[in-house]
Amino acid sequence: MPDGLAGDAVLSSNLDTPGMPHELQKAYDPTAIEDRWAAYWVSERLFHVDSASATSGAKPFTILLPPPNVTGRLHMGHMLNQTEMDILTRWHRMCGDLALWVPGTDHAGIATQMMVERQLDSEGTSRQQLGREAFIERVWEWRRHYGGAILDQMKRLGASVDWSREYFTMDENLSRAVKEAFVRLHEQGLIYRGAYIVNWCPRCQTAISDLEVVHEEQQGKLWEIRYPVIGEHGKPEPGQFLTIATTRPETMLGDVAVAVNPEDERYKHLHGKKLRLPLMGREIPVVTDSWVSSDFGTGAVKVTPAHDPNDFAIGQRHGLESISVMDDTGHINPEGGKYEGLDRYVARKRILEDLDAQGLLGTVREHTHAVGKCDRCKTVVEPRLSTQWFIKIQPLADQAIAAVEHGHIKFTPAQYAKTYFEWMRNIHDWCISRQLWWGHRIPAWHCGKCRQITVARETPAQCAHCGGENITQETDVLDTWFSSGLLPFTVFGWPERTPDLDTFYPTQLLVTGFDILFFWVARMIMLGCHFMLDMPMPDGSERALKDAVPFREVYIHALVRDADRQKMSKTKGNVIDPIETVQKYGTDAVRFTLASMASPGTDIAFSEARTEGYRAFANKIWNAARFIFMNVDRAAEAGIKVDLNAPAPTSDRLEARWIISRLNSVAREVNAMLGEYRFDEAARIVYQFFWGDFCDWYLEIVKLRLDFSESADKAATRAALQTLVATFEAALRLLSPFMPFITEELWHAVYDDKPPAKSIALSRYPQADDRLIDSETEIGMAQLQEIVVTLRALRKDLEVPERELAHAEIKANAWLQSIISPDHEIVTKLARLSGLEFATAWKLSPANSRTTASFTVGLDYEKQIDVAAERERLQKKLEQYEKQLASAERQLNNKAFLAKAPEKIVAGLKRQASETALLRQETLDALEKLKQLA
RNA sequence: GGUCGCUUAGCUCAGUUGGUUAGAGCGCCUGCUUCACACGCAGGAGGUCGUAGGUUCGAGUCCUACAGCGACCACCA
Repeated sequence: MPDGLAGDAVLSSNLDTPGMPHELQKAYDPTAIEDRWAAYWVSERLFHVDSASATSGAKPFTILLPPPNVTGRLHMGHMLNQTEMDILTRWHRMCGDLALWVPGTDHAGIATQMMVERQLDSEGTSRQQLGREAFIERVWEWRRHYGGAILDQMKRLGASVDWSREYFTMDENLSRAVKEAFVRLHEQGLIYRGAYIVNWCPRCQTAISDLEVVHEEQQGKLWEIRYPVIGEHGKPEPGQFLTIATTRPETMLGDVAVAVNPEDERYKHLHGKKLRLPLMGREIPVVTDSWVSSDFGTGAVKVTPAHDPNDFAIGQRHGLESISVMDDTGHINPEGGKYEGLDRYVARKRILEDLDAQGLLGTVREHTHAVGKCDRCKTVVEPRLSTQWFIKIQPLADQAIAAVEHGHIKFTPAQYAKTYFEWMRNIHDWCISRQLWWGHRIPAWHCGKCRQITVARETPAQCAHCGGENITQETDVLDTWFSSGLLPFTVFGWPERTPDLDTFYPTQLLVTGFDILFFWVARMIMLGCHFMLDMPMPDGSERALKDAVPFREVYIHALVRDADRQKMSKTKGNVIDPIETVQKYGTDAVRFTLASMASPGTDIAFSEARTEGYRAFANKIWNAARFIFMNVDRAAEAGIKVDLNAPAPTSDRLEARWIISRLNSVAREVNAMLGEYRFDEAARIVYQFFWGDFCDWYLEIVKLRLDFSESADKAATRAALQTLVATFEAALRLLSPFMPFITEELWHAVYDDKPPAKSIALSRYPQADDRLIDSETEIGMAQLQEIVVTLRALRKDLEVPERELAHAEIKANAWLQSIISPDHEIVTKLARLSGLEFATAWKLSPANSRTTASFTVGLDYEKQIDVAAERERLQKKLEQYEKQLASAERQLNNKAFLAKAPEKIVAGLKRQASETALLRQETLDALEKLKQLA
């Protein structure tokens, strides 16, 4: 018996209990069942696994939930992500793997701090008034109240995660691991602290990393400013200027030089000269630097090392001073002289006015350029000299590149590996310090005496350098992505070597959107490879890079857009709330929508019309169940019981052999597609199987066999019913990863609420048994279907009333006849015939007949047919056949084609040509007869 | 500025290494209260695969150019 049909337990013997659990409501109502099962899965801890279970030999399938921000609300992107992960996790679990899906939330430094600050603001207070400690306590309080929202939503969606492992990135154990990681990197010389140009958000008042800056094209201005040249005697030479161009004139307050390209002929006479910085009055040198391009602006660039990364580099090369002219809030500081206290944009305006007044303002040009904004609050970022902590990224990046290059990590779709390499190869050191309060505080202590820094795992009693006891902890916290980058191993107990770590690391798969490819995925790869390389393997041997990676595969999914392909955003007001949609259509329908649209590489335009269709699908499943249960109950009354544990019902019936063959073919395809993350294909295949094969054909045919009358062959009825129930049960398992709720409900009902396992999720996924895939039966059935469809079409053309039965004749080859004969009642029933006769000579008129490549069928029905319309139809057919024939013959007469094309193609084309020729002849004959008729 | 992707039926999308007559869902048209389902059943219409070249016996599929759309990366003031 194939797994596809294997029931692990007896179908309950209580089926004669009059219909109790089998009594399903007429229409499927997801709200009536989903909450119940969602709660059941959680309370029964069905998806809990531990490392001890690994000894059973099951292969671990570990997957880490990309932790949503603790402040987050579930959106469609989450739901897509979670649906994909859940399908895969459920599938692996049902395939017998040790499937572990670990959930958690991210403390999300800036986002959470902003949220609580807003709250404080509405209460008329602020974090500064509260003080650091009280503020942090307040954030924790916020988290206790609201932090679980997104995971509660996730529970409602039925995600089969191990809730006993739920983590929060600020948990004690994870915080300890973060500290450990920081200290180790520091010991290894991979963390340094220093004053460099960083991206500063004046609103958040913290440094942010390059990645947190989003560039936006903006229409701005390029101002030219004339800097007076100082002559021999220390005085400006009248009429002598060096004109620079800038987009940020306010930074001129901090200028320390003007740079020109050494090759630039226009300025060679100024090399070594000094300039008078307007408004500030100090003398600044003209320096030469090959970085300056002569063809941009005026070819002369003001040098402000404290406010621009390029200028900073120039400053370093030329030993220039750096003058910071702005404070943390983007206001001019005392270095800005009379502009002190002004907001940067107010200062800009004032400065331009003053320059203009002095006649030093040159041409002003429109200039489109990319402006960096804070990813979080969209404030224009100020590049600014600031003392921060950095990770020396190159050594980590090298290893992370190697891991992907050597195939230790596989990307799906593969093109994302390119994007990854592109970024990794152009990476800059990572600024990991943030001037926030909410986050992992950097484990470094400043000495009040010698000013040196002590980095330590525990609060040190004294300075490691001078022994001074007046030490205070660094106030900065770490970038949130630093801690989340460690998660693949810290959630399993790192830095300890735990059984969990031995069992579940590396995780198998990461499922995520490309938007956090660099933020998170790349960082996990770098940090995972770096830290886990030092962790011995479970058997104690040394770990190689291939086993140090945080995951073996990365599946990058699409972005969910609205039905008009617009990005969903709060400001556009086009955000589709998954929970609302779920309440409207049911979780299963929404999940199925997402899965069926999740084809790799393209964004998903989420459309409710589609979800409506999948709710109809769920309703279809529901009603198939009602039909089956109704018959099981009728059978019980007739003393017929089905036993899912009995050997496979061997039936000679065409439809039985066919549906079992189809089930196995489909199981094979679905398993293959899920293995390739083709959720769309997998969903399409099960949908088509259930609706198309199972309901439209098999159920209709099986109705013929469900004869419960006294005179009936009980064994045959029993066999038919058994195949029906067993196939349905297997189909439920096949569908279960996609639609966990409805399949759970119906699966329990199939077993009369005495199922062999606590959940369908713990049953086995159907696996194909090749011996049961019978292609001859499948082809035969396809032929039979074609006969039925042709007859139905004919009925329609002849306008046979729906209720009326018609007599049919058929002409077919011996093989097809042998297929149909024993089961011709199938045709009779489905095509609503009073009888089907195998004809030797064809007597029916062409208007009453249809010919295909393998058979001719006709209806013995009198109707005044429209000869003209019929002739037109045949004429159209004829044209089509002739075109096809011509094309086929052209190819078959082509010597090059015959010589080069594979035999299979040539043979196929020959067969097609002869079939088409036959059809053409039949059509010609029919037209001829029609002429006589007229 | 660099990189990558997309363009197939009215709409949303499939189409595996080039191979015989390009598919699905929704929508549309026609008929049907057929005792599981009108969230249904049955039948049907609808596509010169963005444009122009090229490679090939053969191109929706590979190459080039162009057009349109989109995304990501970026320290030219």
